[in-house]
Amino acid sequence: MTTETHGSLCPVHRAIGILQEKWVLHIIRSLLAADKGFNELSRSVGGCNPATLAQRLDHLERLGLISKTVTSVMPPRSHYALTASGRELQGVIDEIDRWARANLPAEDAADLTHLDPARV
Amino acid sequence: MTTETHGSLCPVHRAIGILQEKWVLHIIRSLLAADKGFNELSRSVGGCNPATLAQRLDHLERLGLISKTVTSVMPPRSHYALTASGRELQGVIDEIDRWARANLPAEDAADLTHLDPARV
DNA sequence: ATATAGCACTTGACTTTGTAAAGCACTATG
DNA sequence: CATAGTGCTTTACAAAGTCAAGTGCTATAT
Repeated sequence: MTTETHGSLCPVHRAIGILQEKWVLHIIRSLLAADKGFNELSRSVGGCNPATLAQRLDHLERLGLISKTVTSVMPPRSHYALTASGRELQGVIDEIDRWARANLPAEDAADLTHLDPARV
Repeated sequence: MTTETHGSLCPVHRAIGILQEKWVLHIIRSLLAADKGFNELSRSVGGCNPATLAQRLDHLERLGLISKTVTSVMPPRSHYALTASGRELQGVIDEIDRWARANLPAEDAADLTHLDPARV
């Protein structure tokens, strides 16, 4: 098999590569709701540490999905927003939302992977 | 700590938690196209090593998204297929596909993160 | 006036996750 | 009877993510 069917030549494959990175979908979802500053976004996303968040934001900016604006350098103030491309991910989030409501109704013992042992 | 707004009580948040695991979307996409055996799936997904794949399949099975059937134990033969829940992710994949075609047209130097050095 | 909290991050040590390579038990094919 | 294929598992290692702390500065509270 010479010509590989799943390489980075396939847009879907590349998209999955982008969206599957940890925290990315959470970040997009949060910014779809409203633009935010770094710490505000961090709180909204919940659980992502600043190092990872910074890295992810940088990556997403380089991909053209979000835009960063520095409003003030010394009382530091940044502003993160989705670009047009980023905003188009609304459809993806909506579909995940739809699927989730239809298939993950209650917070049962469905997923056992990251449950707090104290609750099991 | 009061009532957290983004915990596992939110279905979307949980869904993202599931789908963002490395290789999961690739696996789903591959199985949406057709049921497969372990190695065939491995090849189709492309790049996921057996240890991770096995772990992911186990997890997805436990979540009720895929079903595993062992056809023969000793000339080993397994069969992986999506469940009804899993198949409903078609919509999510379709949306990613739509987004990708509209926003990641050519395979430019847009994403530099995981490019095969040999191709750059 | 001074202490405290907040912003946007960075740094370094550590843990978790993922990967590569090899191997196992076995069959079917050349 | 050697080779390739099935479905994995094991071990050792690399990469990714996390925790805790810190930096430099301001704005508000005390």
